[in-house]
Amino acid sequence: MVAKTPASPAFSRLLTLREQPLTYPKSLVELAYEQLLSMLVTMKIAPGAHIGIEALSRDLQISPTPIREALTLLEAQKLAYKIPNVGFRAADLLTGPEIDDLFEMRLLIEPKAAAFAALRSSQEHFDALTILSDNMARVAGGEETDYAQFAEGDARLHHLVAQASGNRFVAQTVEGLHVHLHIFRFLFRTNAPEQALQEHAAIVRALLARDADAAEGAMRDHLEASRQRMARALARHDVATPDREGSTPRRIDSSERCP
Amino acid sequence: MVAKTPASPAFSRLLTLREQPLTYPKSLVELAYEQLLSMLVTMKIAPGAHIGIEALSRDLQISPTPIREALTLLEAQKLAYKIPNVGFRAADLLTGPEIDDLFEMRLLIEPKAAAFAALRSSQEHFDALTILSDNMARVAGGEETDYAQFAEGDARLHHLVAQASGNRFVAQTVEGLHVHLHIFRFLFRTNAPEQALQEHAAIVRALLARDADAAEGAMRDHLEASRQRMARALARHDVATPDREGSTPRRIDSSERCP
DNA sequence: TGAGAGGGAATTCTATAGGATATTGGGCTT
DNA sequence: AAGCCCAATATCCTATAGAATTCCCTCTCA
Repeated sequence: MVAKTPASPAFSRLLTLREQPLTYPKSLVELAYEQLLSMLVTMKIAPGAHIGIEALSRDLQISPTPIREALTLLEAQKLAYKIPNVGFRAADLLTGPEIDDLFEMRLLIEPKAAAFAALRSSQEHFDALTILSDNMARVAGGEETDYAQFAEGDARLHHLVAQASGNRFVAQTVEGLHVHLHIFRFLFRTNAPEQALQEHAAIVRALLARDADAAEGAMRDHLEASRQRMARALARHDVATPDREGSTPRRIDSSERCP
Repeated sequence: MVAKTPASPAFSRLLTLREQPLTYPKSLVELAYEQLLSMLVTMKIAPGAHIGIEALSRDLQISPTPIREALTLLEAQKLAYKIPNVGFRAADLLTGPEIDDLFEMRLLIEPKAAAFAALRSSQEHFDALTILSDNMARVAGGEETDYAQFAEGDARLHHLVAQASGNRFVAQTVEGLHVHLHIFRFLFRTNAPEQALQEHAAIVRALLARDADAAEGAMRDHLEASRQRMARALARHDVATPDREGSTPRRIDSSERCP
């Protein structure tokens, strides 16, 4: 192998003396994980595409071992899957029915989570919730709405509510489910900020009033509205790029490589 | 290193020519994972205990790399957690309130999953369900009930119902939740087989009749009964081994090693 | 006598190399 | 001409070794 760049050895020494002594120099696994996740969410790696380890190793300047571990982590989140002795592939794009299942699942959990949160949440969670809600309103109020930022805020809000429920398993699951939506949000710039914003406000209002029923209802309404928006976006997309498979959104098979 | 045993190099050659050509020779990661999981469930590794990689490497005759990967997988399931540059530890034993949260979560999902299954399940899943149910009845009918086997059957039944719901996310989550109960079931030989068996039968009956409401109710009853049995067992355990922390089951801190 | 700093051992983390496996292209047979 | 078999290449999987970090014990000093 040629000496491309000194790469990594002994570079962590530099990271140790940066602004935050409490923030650990992220392990290479974490770095690789973040990069990978970002690539997956922004579709720099296409769904279903083969993820070559050594190619990534070159691109990220990280040896294969940490990359392997990061991919294992992603596999556990169902964002990638592994075929033994063949390699890793990015998870397939969710089909229409699967999106529906996802919302069905969310409807089972999140409304009740909101109800629990209304009853049991700590003040800290409420504070974080109001701050986040205000920030999102400000972002959406601006002329040029940053969709990515809004999507991130939406994810954080739902996760916060789940955390506020005080049930660790609920929070865990909600977080896990949300990741899958990221990819779709990148594809379809849906989730009309104004509407979603109002729905969010209704949820937060009910929570702060500690009205469990109202919170449950508001969350349910939000999810169902969101589901319909997603369904409409999917339908539009199908019309825009019709495929011979019928109405299910195309499976990007793509034997193409990542970079 | 001394030549303890030839260990792994070139042993896979032998495995290739065994009975099932379709069954791949399990990768070392899978082997390590299974061993680890077994050790955790049977508490050969105590909750909270430090898991030394190189110690395991010696015991399992597997090099550290695959073990690392298996531990990463377990970490994703929340059965272990990692402290960077320090190592992996087995997850702490669930506290009383956490057990309650777990059942709360299951009650959100599984009854509806049963209802969905009643409406949408394939015949294959129903067949598997009836077979499993019969087998469990036979096992429990025997004089010496094998608790471990019964617990395994219970887990499989719940997972099957979740799968039969046709919602991949539901199935995924239910499976993930069940793992945590395994450890408890090993501790407290609860889940009175006779009662649980009747409750299971009620669920299966409702499913086969494709009666969604009945299935939902039967599952809810089963879970609530199970929750109460678990609570009683926990209370007994607290009385038996009282600790100064109050009524929450003791956290086994244990800096002890695994083997 | 107790507290804090320094050094050493143990362990984790990353990199690299070798062996094993699947895939692709060419040649041969039917 | 089509299908099958075989070899070469690329990739993955595992093992081993070196670098970095943490923990613990000891020594020193107030």
